[in-house]
Amino acid sequence: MPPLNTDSFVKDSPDRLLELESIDFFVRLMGILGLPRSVGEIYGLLYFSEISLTMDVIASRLEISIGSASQGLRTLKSLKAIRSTYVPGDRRDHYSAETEFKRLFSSFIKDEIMPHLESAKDRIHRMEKILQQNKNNKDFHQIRLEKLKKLTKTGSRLLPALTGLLKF
Amino acid sequence: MPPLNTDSFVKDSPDRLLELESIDFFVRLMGILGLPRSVGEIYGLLYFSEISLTMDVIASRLEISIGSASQGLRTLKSLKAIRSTYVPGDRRDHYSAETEFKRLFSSFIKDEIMPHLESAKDRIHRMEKILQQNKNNKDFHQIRLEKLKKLTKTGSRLLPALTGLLKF
DNA sequence: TGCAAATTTCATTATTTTTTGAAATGAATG
DNA sequence: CATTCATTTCAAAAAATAATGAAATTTGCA
Repeated sequence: MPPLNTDSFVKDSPDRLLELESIDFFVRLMGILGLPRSVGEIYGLLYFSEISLTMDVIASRLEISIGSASQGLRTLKSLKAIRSTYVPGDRRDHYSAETEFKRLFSSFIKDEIMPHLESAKDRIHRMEKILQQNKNNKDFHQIRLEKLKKLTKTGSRLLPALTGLLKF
Repeated sequence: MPPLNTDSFVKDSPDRLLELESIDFFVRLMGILGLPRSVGEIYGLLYFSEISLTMDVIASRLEISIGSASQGLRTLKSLKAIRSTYVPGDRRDHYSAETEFKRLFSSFIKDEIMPHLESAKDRIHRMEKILQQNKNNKDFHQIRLEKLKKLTKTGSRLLPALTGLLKF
């Protein structure tokens, strides 16, 4: 006998169509953020699911491996894009989507972008040193370096502030 | 006899070190934007070059193929991140970096992000239709869809406005 | 504690993306 | 207008990234 889904689920039902659109939506959104398809699939599924879902249900509903599911859930947890909720009498973790996108974006900026800006600062320090030690110091280089500095500074201020503008 | 570079270029000279840092800087920046390494390399090279460079010089200086160079230059042109300048007596194109990052970012948002937001709008229309036609219309779905709508709307307003905040 | 279910890890495989380079095309010069 | 130099195109190769699945680990329960 084939395994049964815990909840009845009709192929091509309106609910299923909405779910598919949701998955597709977030696959593309996560794609823009450079995150793998599986991450978008999982989030899209959870976002339109009224009940929280376990990893095995997620994997089988999306037809992805449990390895992918595990990795994707980890990524989403680290972005604070999902939450695991306790369900009495079931020892599996139950996941649901954190629907405050604000949190997702701010984690993304903090985890994925800011580290780059930090290392950019180091690089600029190195470049300034090279330029100072160089006898035939070119104005051209000074000006370019100054622009890079301004770019990273603006980025470091603007990006974290950005999430404050989001109200959802 | 090996081919000579048109300009003398000392390995490990301060200028070369700065150039390498610039290339590395932009490889990473373009990486964040999802653009290939070669695009970052080319822009980084041009950004710290006092003179404009031809495609063949770019390819040989970066040790990339002319195919890559051609593709990368095309991408950078479409982002308005570089400019080609006329040099009398030379039939090759000469490229230099557009140093107004503002322009690069606004082209990027226009070309790479906004189309996604457009298609997201279509998707949301589809989802609204499904929801309307569905008899046992769930509040839960309404609420989720409303949030998606707000997200795309905020994105469509915020992202183009963003470039206005950049002053470099 | 010992067992079984749930989850994670990670080497391997599959997929996607990028680069290469040679052929085709385009453009300027004599 | 033919030739040569410059650039683009694109099929194939290489590299990077993501997914798989089985073994290892962890976890909760009896």
